[in-house]
Amino acid sequence: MPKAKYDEIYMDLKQAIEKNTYSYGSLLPSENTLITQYDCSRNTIRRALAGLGEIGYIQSIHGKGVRVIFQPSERASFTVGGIESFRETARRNRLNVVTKVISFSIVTVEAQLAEESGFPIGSEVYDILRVRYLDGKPLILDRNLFLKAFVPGLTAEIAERSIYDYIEKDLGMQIVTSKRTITVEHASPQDKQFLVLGDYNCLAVVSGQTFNADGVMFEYTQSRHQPDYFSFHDTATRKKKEQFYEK
Amino acid sequence: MPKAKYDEIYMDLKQAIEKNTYSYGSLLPSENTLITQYDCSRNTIRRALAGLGEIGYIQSIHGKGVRVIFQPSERASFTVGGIESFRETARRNRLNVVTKVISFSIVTVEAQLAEESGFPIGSEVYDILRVRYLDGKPLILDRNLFLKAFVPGLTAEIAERSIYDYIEKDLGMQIVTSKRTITVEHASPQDKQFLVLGDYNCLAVVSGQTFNADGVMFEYTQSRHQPDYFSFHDTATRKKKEQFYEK
DNA sequence: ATGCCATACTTGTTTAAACAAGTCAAGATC
DNA sequence: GATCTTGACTTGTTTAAACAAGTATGGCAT
Repeated sequence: MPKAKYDEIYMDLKQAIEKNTYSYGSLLPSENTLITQYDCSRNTIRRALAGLGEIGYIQSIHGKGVRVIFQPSERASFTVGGIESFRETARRNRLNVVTKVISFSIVTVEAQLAEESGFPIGSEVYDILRVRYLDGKPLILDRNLFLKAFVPGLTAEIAERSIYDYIEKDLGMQIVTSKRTITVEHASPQDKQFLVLGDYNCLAVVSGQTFNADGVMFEYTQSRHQPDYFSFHDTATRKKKEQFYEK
Repeated sequence: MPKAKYDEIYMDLKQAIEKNTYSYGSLLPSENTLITQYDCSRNTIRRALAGLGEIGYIQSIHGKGVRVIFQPSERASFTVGGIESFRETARRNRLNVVTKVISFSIVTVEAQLAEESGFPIGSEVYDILRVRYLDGKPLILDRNLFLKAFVPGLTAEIAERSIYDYIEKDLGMQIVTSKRTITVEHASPQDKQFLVLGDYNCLAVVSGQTFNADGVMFEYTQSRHQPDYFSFHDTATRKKKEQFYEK
């Protein structure tokens, strides 16, 4: 799968860290050692290491070495982090998953929706409402808006399976960047109608935009999660500070 | 503040994008153009661009150019994203902030706490419980555990101001990496005692570990947020997929 | 023993060059 | 007109080299 050399090294080191070959708190072999080990240039090693730093596996210490800061987590299993589809997450956790389409329509984006979604006014979009069941329990209420021009031929049947499979495999479009916002909101009547919330009166809401390989935003999604099955992970470095716009 | 050349270019381009000099959907000048513009090598430009990609400002398209995908957000104001202290966030939003220390003690980490926090068993830690007020409203209940050996001389008085200021300015320790998990939990009796939750019966919980420049985890924090004032932002690229351990 | 310092490590930054590979439009060919 | 080719762009990957700067460890002088 990985074709770039730095990606192979990245994957290899990542596995080694996960398998505890390089354990938490210890230092990786020095860059020079890795250069001879992988027979490559220093830049290539450093690129692989940069990737591991981004996902919170390592942290380099100037003049000293590169420390492993990855700890295998026991809970951290069900996650909406990364760009991972619901199906992928479910499969990873060996869960039975069913998706039911509540409504499927085509709408034209007006001012308010444009503000909320980031789509330009007047765009034609598919508007899809779905409920996701895990092991029979309705846990997630999804509203997806897809730019019609970019996802032609989308049907309710496809939406019952995996829209992402359709987009990536059938349409050959690649998903690259995804921006998300997490909030906690009161449960709406619609939430209560379609989800089993138990005694929660609120839920976790993940709103996000998805961009394809051309840098075009073609999807806006709002996922409303039953709290028990929601967990989101993130790793930040000082670098990322102030990544959001200050008015 | 930025000393590295790639960081200057990064900051400069970032500002230009925020100021709409390069607008959403358009292409940046090509790498070669930027090279002459900034009088530097291609590597340096690419490093700056990589940084902008990480924070979701741009997305490069092979053979074509680099597209701007940053959209100024109107809401996205109060945020716990990035490594940003509560005070920084409050200042950014021009809010009045007060912190009240509920309890301040020193404990030895036993098995269960070790599991939860990631501290080794037997460590001595400060255990601090605080309530954060925004404009007079008690909105966040914070529990901080600090490795005593790394934050010597911490007092309740310091905790009422800013612990991070103390750590960074007085102790000269630099905070580098931070890992967080977001969940939604039922409000505990303690939550109800110290926070004003209105008719919410649950809250947003951010649990996180913080690492210093030596790659040592010296803090574990759990922040329990009143839902109205909680919003978390994230940008993911396909690269980051599977960043979490699969058992 | 204590402190200083040279030195041999480590990672951090920057430049330069070469080639691969994707995109696009103009021009040649059918 | 439709299609193919070419060439001039673009970004993607990799190597090489040099110097800066932080860390640790030894030995030397005090």
